Amino acid sequence: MNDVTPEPELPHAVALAWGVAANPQRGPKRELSIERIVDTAVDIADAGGLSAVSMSSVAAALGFTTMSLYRYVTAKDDLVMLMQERGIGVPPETIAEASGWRAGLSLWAAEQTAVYGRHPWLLDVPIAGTPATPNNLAWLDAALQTLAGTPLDQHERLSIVLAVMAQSRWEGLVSRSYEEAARQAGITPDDIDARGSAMLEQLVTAEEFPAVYEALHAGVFGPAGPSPFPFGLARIIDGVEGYFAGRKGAPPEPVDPLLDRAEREPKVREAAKARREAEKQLREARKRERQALAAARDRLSRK
Amino acid sequence: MNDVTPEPELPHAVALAWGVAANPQRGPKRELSIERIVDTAVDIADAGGLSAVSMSSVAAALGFTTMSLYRYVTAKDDLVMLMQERGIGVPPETIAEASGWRAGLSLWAAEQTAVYGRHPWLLDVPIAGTPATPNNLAWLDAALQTLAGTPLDQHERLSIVLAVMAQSRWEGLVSRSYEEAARQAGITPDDIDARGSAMLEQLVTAEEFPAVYEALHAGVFGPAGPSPFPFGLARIIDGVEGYFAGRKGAPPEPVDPLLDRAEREPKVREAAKARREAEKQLREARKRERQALAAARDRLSRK
DNA sequence: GTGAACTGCTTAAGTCATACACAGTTAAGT
DNA sequence: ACTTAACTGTGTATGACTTAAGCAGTTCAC
Repeated sequence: MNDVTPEPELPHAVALAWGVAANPQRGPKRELSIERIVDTAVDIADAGGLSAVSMSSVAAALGFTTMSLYRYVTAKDDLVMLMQERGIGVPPETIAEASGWRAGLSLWAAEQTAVYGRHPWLLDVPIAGTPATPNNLAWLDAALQTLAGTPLDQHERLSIVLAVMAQSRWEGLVSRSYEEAARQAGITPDDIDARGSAMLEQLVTAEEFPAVYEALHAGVFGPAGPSPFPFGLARIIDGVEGYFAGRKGAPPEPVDPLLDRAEREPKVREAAKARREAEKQLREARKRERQALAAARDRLSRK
Repeated sequence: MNDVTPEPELPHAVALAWGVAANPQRGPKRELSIERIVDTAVDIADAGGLSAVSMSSVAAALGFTTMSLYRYVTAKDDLVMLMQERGIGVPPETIAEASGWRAGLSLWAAEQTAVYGRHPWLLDVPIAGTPATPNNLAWLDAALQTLAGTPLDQHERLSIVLAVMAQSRWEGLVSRSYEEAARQAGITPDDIDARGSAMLEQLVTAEEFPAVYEALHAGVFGPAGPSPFPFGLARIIDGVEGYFAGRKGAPPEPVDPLLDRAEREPKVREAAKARREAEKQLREARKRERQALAAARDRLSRK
């Protein structure tokens, strides 16, 4: 009977995001629109964070009553989801134009971080399952596209994209917390570094946290240091390159049942055994090196 | 005059976490304690998420009035910070005992993710500048420790640790959103995958999102796939290894001038040379293993 | 033209953090 | 021993929040 229902019923916010939500036919002409509501909500969030977005603040900014918004959105969660979709926007085409997957993926990450810089409140929007809205899918598509020419299988590609997402998000989160702290104290982010560093010096002893102590006194937490994030991303990309550079022409065979059997071949088992032996040798060499280094250091310090 | 003030004044919650907050001398005996308050708050969060933690819910669970908690905590933010400190706990010693930095760092990440599995609400605690509480510093220290034997400088080490943090956190976040969605719909996480996959199939066209389309029809978003996270982490670790394997003898410039001189000692140089030789052997063993595996696979497939 | 569907609005219920004033309790200072 | 200042847990109150329910008025389908 109800042929209207398109398919297994999309969540209302998803339907709105795709513009396929049922529009009312009868009744008075609508004075508001979802677009206007989401736009003003985004403006408020840009100015005062996600916590400044309340149904009443949005309604007031539009000159309507709070409850009128519920004629357009079933719950505040819907609004927040639509805000996220609008805030993240469309990925720039420059990503697709980048030469090579390294540059493409780096640019993707940089652009993603830049979005978090423009709309820091995006980081407060709770993650709700698979992203199923157009802009979110466009970002995902852009990221996967950069890996299109590589000999990675689809699972591996998604893994890498998720890893890079993690980095962008984390960078956005940490950067925001710095800027937030600086703004709240009325000082520059550099001063925040200096202050945090001073606080740590007060708390961190060489006995309790030796590694942090060492890093602290190397000035790592101090001001004016280089951003720690690009280095990490570069290592990911290196790791990906090394991964498929190692298997040169070898076709990417993901869930290969043959691989399983191949691993049981005598020659392969022999090679694996040799590799494990080499690993052991390396571990021991490293240990010896550490010991020699520690002994030398000790000797020098006692002089 | 006021010699009591220890230093540039720690935030109240930090002082509480270190147990150095000023204890009141006069007045009636305290019936509650910060420990009991934090413990019950953690229990509530474990059961119902961070949103279930309100000053009144905690107070009610303890059999006290809401406002009594404010005699122990200046604001709810303090309580949440202390909850985070308690929830993250102490890193297990197995991390320090792991053989080699690869294993150590992987284990650190796995343990961190496990903590997020036990206390998912930790992911909702807002990040507030440099972590300055004992347990958080202990985790940071454990991570930096794993890299102690590597030729990375302190900045690079922190970069890597931040990158790995990003991965754990992201894995925790994504996993939680799956489990949450599954619990809310009353089905298994696998069914959530199936449902999400079905929804995407309804929305993703080959024209608009070619890369997502391809991944989707390779079954990447479907149920029963392998976790995408270990692969990404492994690539980071590969990237780190490749990074300092590449700059061979180039001495890392540590803070310690003694270490610098110690590295020039003949015995240490000899050990380093042996270690490099072992690394070379391992690389070759790995290469032979890959070749043997590829050959065996080839033979099997041609049958 | 009638009725169902829809509009935006008002009121109200329930939750939340927390400021403030209160009476009772303890220890320091005299 | 007595005063006083510090501190306890409590009750009340305020302003903010989401959203359910009911309102009179408006528009389209039949």
